[in-house]
Amino acid sequence: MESSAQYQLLYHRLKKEILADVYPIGSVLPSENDLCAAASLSRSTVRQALSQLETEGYITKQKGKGSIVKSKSRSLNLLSFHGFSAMVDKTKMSTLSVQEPTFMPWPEDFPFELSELEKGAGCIHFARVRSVARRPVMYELTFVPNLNLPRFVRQFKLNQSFFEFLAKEYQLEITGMEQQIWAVAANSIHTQHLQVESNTPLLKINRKYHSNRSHLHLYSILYCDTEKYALGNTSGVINQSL
Amino acid sequence: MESSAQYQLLYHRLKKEILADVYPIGSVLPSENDLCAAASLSRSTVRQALSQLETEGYITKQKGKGSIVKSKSRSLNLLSFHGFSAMVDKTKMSTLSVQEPTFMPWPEDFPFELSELEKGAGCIHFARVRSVARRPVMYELTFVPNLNLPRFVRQFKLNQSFFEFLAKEYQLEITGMEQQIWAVAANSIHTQHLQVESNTPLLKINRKYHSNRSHLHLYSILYCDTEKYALGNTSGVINQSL
DNA sequence: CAGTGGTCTAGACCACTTT
DNA sequence: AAGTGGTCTAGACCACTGG
Repeated sequence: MESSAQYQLLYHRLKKEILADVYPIGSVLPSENDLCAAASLSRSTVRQALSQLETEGYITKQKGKGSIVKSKSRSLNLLSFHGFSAMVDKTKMSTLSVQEPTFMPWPEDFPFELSELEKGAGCIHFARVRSVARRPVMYELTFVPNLNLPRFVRQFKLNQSFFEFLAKEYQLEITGMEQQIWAVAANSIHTQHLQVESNTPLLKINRKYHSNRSHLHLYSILYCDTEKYALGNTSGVINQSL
Repeated sequence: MESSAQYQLLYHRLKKEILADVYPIGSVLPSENDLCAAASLSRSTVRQALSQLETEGYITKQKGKGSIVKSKSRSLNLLSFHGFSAMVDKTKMSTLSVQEPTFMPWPEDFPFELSELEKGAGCIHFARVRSVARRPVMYELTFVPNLNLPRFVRQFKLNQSFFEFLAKEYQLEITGMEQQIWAVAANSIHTQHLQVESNTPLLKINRKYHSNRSHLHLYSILYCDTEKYALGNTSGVINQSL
């Protein structure tokens, strides 16, 4: 099933251990020599595994120090909320359920193309409103094909991280994404959920997520009020060595 | 100046040759063994150089075939225009100059923080309107600090690619970017350049580009009419092996 | 100073593609 | 069969960080 290359096995093991807080964020992985000895591998092979973790954003390496855990999820350069001066304090974010997860057929006017497999399976749909400092900023509709995700409807709680839930419950990892972005005028649905005036300019984002299950995609439609908080991201290597 | 590691030297040489069409898009680089022999390097070192070209999106590798040139610029996951069904035909894109490159002090209300070095240097500013199928879709204001970019004002032609000009003329490469995105209502300036009604929702994007000159940044402010063409991008590895 | 990651070598065997 | 990239080993020396 999985690639049986030694560096891939080590990569997956370390990633799992990072996810499971064996190595929490900020901690240092065992040194390359220790990993070599423990796994009976050459240093090149160990470095190949660490290199993959590094390019995917899980760790950073520092000469003389070690490999430091940076993040618990692949850095995908997703847009996220930023204040005008600093990043929004995560403790001030809250989530409101608008539609609990339910089984349904795909909407007639679904904006993404679906495979026959996805069409036949129907979908699980839920919707949330995200707020920052009690001000609603994002209305999010998510659609997941009903394909081998047992207990999803019962177990997923809307106030948790969707991606972390998928990783823990199904070992499902988001590996990539396509998105399209528009500026649109708020209609009656948006005015209600985002508490804005009619015709307020909103950011509309359609997203198709790709995962490590090659035929399983997730879909989201986002509406964002950017009056107080812009959406921002960073891509590429911003801090180069020298 | 440059890193003197052998793999970095080879990486830079190959990148320059790709840029200069020594290896055009679609062509195959010399095999790893040939590169080893030509540069008197071990295969690991050659592979490290190729690996960097690969993760930056210049080449793809295929077992049994070789290293195939994919792109002439680092893939930065920039947002670009997409039609509703297919990518916009590049032959239908045109550029209109609104403001020719000129020296000026930084605007009072410049939305990015500037270093003392940048402040003192003043800036070069130009503005363009991009059209797709003769319909204006983007109004773009660009600001470049006046730091060691000789002949810029005289030589840069607004209808060429800004990034390719910088690479050819100054060996300046864009390595990363930060951006913030809003939905805003069109004001009188936008209605004029983008030929839209007042208060039409527009995408506003502020961008700060980072380059291989560690203290040189470029700045752009974009206003996009997304009524006909959305902005889209792709990030992460969409097509995994298997 | 000992330990870390960064760079590099000279081999080896494998799976895949093309001729 | 010959050539390609994919994986892997067992060394080596270096520059950097810490006590």
